[in-house]
Amino acid sequence: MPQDRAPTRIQKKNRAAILEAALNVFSAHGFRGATVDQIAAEAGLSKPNLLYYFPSKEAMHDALLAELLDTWLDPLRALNDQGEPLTELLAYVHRKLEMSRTYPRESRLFANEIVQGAPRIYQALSEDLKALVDDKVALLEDWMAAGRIARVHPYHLLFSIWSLTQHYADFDVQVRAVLGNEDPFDGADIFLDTLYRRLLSPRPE
Amino acid sequence: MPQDRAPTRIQKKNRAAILEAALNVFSAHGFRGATVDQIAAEAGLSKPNLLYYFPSKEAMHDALLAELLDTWLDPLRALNDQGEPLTELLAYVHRKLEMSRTYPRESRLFANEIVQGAPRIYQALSEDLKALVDDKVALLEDWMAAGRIARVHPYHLLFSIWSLTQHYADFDVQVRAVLGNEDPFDGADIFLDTLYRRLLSPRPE
DNA sequence: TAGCTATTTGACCAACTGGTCAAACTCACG
DNA sequence: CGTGAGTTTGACCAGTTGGTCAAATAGCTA
Repeated sequence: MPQDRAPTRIQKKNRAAILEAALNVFSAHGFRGATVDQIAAEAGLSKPNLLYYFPSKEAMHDALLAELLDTWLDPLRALNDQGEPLTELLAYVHRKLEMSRTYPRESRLFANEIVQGAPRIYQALSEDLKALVDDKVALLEDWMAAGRIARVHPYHLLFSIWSLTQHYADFDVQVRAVLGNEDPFDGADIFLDTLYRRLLSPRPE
Repeated sequence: MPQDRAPTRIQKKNRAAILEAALNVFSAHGFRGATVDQIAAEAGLSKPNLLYYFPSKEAMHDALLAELLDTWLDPLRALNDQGEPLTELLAYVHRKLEMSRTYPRESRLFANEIVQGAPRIYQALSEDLKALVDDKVALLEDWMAAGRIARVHPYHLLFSIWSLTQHYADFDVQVRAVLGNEDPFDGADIFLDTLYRRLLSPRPE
């Protein structure tokens, strides 16, 4: 594919269609389980045509992951050191749950990658993610030291938020198999609000 | 392979070696990402030899999943309706976390399967799992009605326990990338104890 | 509309993969 | 030690898969 030029109308449309299709297929079957043919069919294009826009299957996957990691960290970045601590944290939980509701495929793409040892994004985890987390943990520690939220292990607090919210996207089938007709997210929102209120409400020394 | 007879010494040894190797490979790469050759190498046997003991790659996977699902539900089965509610629940959380520590491969095998839509165990989820969960939810509701633990959505309470404990096995790489040297499970044990104590301690009406 | 660039695709390939099979080998036991 | 059952494997096969390529087609702009 020609480069160095601004993308044409057709390029924009087809790249977007391919990434959309790739997200469907990768998130449902994992990297190895997805085939280029499947993605091509889903995108309504021929296989050689996909490989005209992306040099390889891996390039499609990488493009998705790169775009994802950034979006995925946005809710944590938005944790505001000027806000009221408990309100900020509850808002963070809410945003994360909302992402699971709105972008379950992205969550599963990420889950697939991590469960299998993060072969393609380990570096981003131990650098970008760790840096951001360390930064926010410092804020949490300040809040705890000031008695504005209860004292708990700050890293595990963040892990718990990731785990509890992403569970509803990643384990969606299981949740629905158990719940039946009830919408999982409505109940989850209330439950998580209660949980973090009780865990974090400031308590007397 | 001959059947209808009691398994020979060699059969027992090799079947076990194959399942052990298969667990390694499937949990690390998913069903589709695993190859029979890989499992054979890991087990120290030839590929045709594997297929002498198991009729297909899928049969190995099925054997693992079938064995797993039962073990996986044991901690929940052990929730005792005669015990002290909060103690029982904290013990359940502890057992589940211990399983993540001791059997991370099993947890990841399960996670791989569920994230990809549970194609092979959906039925077991919506029958066996659901039945057990419904049963234990009734117990939780009794406890809540009697004011012996705080009132929360009982299904989401169970989801939260699964999610928080399995996270340490399934997202192990990510947790370690963020935590550095610290052992994840020690901190998790304390954190989860605190979390569920605060969430569930009976509160005045 | 001519001519250049961008796009599309049918045909193809080499590597890989799950699985087969007949022949060879090993073991338990009379 | 002989023998039949149990075990192992090299060679092989057919289907799938990621990726290539030259030729054909569509789009754009002078």
